[in-house]
Amino acid sequence: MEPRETDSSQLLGRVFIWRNMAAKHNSGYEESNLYRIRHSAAHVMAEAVLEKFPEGKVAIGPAIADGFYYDFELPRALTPEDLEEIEGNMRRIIKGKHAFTRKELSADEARELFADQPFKIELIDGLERGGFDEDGNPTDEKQVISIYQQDSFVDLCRGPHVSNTAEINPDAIKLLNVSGAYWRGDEKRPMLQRIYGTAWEKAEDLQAYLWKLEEAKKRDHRKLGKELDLFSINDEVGQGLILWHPKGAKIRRLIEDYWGSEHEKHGYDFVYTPHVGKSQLWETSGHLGFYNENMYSPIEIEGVKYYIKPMNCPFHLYIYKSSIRSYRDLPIRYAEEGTVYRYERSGVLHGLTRVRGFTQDDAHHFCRPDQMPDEIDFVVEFSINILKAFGFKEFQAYLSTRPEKAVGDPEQWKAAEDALEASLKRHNLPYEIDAGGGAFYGPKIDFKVNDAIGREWQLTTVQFDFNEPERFDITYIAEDGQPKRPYMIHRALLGSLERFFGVLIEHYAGAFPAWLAPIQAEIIPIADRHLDYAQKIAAELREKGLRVHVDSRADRMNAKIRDAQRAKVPYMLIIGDKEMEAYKVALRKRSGEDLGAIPVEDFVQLALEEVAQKV
RNA sequence: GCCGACAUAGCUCAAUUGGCAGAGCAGCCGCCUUGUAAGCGGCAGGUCAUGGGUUCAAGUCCCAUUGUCGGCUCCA
Repeated sequence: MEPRETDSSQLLGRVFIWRNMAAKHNSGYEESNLYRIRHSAAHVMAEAVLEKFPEGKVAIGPAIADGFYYDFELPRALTPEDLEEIEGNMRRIIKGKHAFTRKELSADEARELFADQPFKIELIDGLERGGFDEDGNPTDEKQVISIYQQDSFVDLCRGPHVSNTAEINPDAIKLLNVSGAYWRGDEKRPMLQRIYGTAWEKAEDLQAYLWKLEEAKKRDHRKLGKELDLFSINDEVGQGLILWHPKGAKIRRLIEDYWGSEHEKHGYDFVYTPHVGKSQLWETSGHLGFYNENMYSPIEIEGVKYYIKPMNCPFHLYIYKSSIRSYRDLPIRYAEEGTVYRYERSGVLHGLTRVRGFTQDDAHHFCRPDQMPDEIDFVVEFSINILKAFGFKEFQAYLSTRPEKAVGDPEQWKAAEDALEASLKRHNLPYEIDAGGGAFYGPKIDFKVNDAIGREWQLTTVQFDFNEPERFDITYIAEDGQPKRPYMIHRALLGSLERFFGVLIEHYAGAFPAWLAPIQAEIIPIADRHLDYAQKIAAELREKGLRVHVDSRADRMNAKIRDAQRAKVPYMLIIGDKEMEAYKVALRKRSGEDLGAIPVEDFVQLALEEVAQKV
């Protein structure tokens, strides 16, 4: 799949995208004034960079979600001080009130103009051949070669731009960081320096955006994971391998319990499969052919090679194949929290969201062709309902259709794509179609959820598979007594427990709702003489199914409140003489709300209610 | 993997032009017995990521390795 231009805009992580990105596709971002401002700011930045490095080579500089970037080849690596200087010079250029002027010219004229800019020459050659725009993205339209000039800077550019640099607010721009980026995204091509910046119409918008970046930093699951003692990653263990600490593991178990009971209720059968399988298995599945570079090297025992599984499907296929299936048996839904290992390049690893060992909440559906639309509908609805329980309210769907190279009958593809799309429509989900973006073996829907501060995260994936049923030759006996090929759907709903946990930490900023909180109530005795009573209350609350802890340290009440507050425990129960006498607890919520002394049974009722409501 | 930055106590961070490795929090031991976000005192805690090198002297300078972070590419 061609990378979306906007996928490269991530400043704070790899798997989420800001809401604006979706807006870009949906609501004419490219026609907006803001887009022009950002694209123009990129040109102004390039001017400022060339001022400082006249021998520098410029590559491309588009507007992206929330900002812009420009790629350069420069004689040395840029420092943060350079960025400040460049940013200052941008303001000077902006204040010079230079007009942006457009001119069309022939390829030869353009080549002459950009004679000392090899990247531009390559783009011009591409434009002349057609099929690509000046950012190297495929296009159907025949390209006109145009240039834009402001002040001393001329760039090969399709536009559009603002008419004058004065339309860029000098108080609403900021350069954010510099990083490496391959020319045309190809690792075999030169590594360029990319400067990311952001630009807005008003200074307040910039401030709001910077605040959002700060907020995202505060919610970073790697930071919170350490502070709240949820998980760790250790060099000695290995990169991308997660150690779940007791509190993180508790949350995981709660997620798994909920996940399991919902699957139980909705017609899934649970299966367990091994962590390794013989090389023959992976040859049959095609993974050794298509996926080899992502697999861990094989282990050889008694002359037989075993691979650690990167996916669970082949095992589920053999469970299906273990007996003859009737059309009456279908649909069959096998679910497993299957732990897989994939070799990911060291540079891509990221906290919990990109790891080398992870547990997919995997399932495979086998159904008759006529059941397929219902099966899709079911999966879509089931997924959305489960995600909603975790506080996600907004979803985006991405439907990826048949690529050029694909296995399976085009008619089947069409039917599957139509079923996927129809289901999205029925459920009123906003979606985009990524034409040709499907895997070679089938079309898919990915769901992205919007978290509490509006970032998009990819979790759910529902994929059709026209390949493996064929490769493993699975069948069911149809009404006419003849074997037929079932349809197969892969789906991971939370994605992986690791990634989901990471997203959940950021979504809730570590303040898990009562039903997920590892400790729901911290009991805080004021003085030692209240300890026995505190233990008694704790036992009673545990009896009722609440997760409580008694802070029996010799510290002062204030210190205990502070610690419980920082641990983001939902309820603090303060116990002193008054409470002891009346069999009460003084309830403080982590919001800071002080509900005063209430009878123990009242607290139990309140807490159990909130747990049940998953708020 | 690639480009760049970084790596000091369990955590967050100091350490001047190369000159005896420090603080707060957490931990442990005491005292205090406490009413809604840190009570007081003491003790202990370090192969300055690892391995080389330069130097009378290296946390500090140089080289390599490992890891982390920001991106690129890829993805659950």
